Amino acid sequence: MQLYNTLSRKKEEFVPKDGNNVQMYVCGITAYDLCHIGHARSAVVFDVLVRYLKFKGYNVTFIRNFTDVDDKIINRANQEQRSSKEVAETYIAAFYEDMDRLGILRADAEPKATEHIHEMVQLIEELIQKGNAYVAPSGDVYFRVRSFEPYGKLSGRNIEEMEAGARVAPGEEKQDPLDFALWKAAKPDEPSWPSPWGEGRPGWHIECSAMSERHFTLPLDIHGGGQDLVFPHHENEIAQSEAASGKEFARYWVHNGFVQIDSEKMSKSLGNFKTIRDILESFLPEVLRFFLLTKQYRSPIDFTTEAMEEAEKNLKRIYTAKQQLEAELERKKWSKTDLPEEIPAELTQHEENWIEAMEDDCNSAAALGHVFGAIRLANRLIENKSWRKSEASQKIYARILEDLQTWGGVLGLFTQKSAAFLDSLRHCKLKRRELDACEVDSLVMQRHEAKKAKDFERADAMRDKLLAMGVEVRDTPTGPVWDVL
RNA sequence: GGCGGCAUAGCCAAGUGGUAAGGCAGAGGUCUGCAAAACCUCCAUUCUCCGGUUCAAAUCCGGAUGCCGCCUCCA
Repeated sequence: MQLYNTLSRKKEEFVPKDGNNVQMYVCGITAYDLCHIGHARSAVVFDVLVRYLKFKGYNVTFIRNFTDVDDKIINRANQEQRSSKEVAETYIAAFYEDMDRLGILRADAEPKATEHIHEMVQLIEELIQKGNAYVAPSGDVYFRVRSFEPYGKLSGRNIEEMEAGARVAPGEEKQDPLDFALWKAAKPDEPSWPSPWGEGRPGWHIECSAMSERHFTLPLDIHGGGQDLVFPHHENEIAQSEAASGKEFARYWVHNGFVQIDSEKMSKSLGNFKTIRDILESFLPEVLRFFLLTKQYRSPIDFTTEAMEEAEKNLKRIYTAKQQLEAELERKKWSKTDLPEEIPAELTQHEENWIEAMEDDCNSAAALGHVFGAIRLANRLIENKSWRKSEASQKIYARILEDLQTWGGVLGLFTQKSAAFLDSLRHCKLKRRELDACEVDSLVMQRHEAKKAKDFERADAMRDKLLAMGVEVRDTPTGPVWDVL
């Protein structure tokens, strides 16, 4: 498959270093707050990449770390009068809860920074020995950026340009403004660990270098994260790992684009921060997941209520069709009517297109377009009186359901029982409109009675009333059904 | 200031050299007591603008305009 590599700035054919085995590392969260929709996108994007690589038959080992020691965690701990460890544990638990709801598969290893201090210290020592790092009088250790000649290769910067904007913050003892901290000397009331340079804690960047080397043999096949991590985080990881090991750090660098809220950057200062939980108050998790996959992963995606409602409609359409297909397959008697040859051929085309889309840099947006092709085909067969019951259609129905399972297995969608999904969707929408299901049922039945009595005027009036409430009634051979708009 | 990205119908969104996927909304039709759902048909001679390369460009090159991100912690 083709994967866009930030390092080369182009799509490249993905070929693992070691035959069928893929080593993939994605930067996880700093556990100091609830996850927001940006975390959700990153998680979903890389979850789909992992699932697709597995679908292709690769033996994927996927690692996603937790940063559980950091300035932000310490600040939060001070605010809340708790220990850093408690804060980190709280938000790691919240992370799992949110990610589970979104159907994110657990990584094969989920290392925490505090569990790998030893490896970090070793790596820092190695860098000092090789002259790539130095110990400042305070006990801070810094990476000497100018000692790593290719510095800037990932983010497309050069050292001279960066020098102009770089500053040394008060309290830092850098030899060069570009240098960054590998180890921070302990301050009072901060978590710290012993080291050859005194008590202290690791810098942020060294974690990922140390943990990926601990679990993998360099180079990694894929290293991922949000676009904002390209500089300085990933640039620094490269510097640390390549300076220390002399080996290439990662072969394919994959970065997901940002989520914007109403066309604006999401930030605490703008007050437009949306946590996953905020969103799941009003929408089903699968709807959020679907929404996040409606745009190519590298482009920014704009979160709006309208876009979420659209995703909801789309997903409902797929589940409704799935339910109808399942219902058709319950049929006992099938006719011998032939289908036109182009019907199975059309399905084959959708199947091929789906693969082609995913092969092209994991293009879930295009892939979803092809899912709708199959859905429309299904609806068309069911709609046609003579095709509907034919044995040839039966085969197509089963094949489309299988396709949905395959596609959904990769995208992490369409895997619920259709009735269960449609039911929870209805409840979700009732909640949004603050309606009561029993009350609606009662009104719907009253209308049904009026209709049976051929009192169409009253029945229509009741339907209008329901519609005004946001409830749509539909008459079927088995009685009325209703849904919330 | 430096680096990078984006600009496709009313809206969302695929498409990186061969003549514009898909979804939503909208119009007409089939169905229906009337509706709805579903299905069918229609809905961008054109891809921000101006030049250039090419037999051929939304796609490549140059320029303009607009929007956005990164350069400080950030998915």
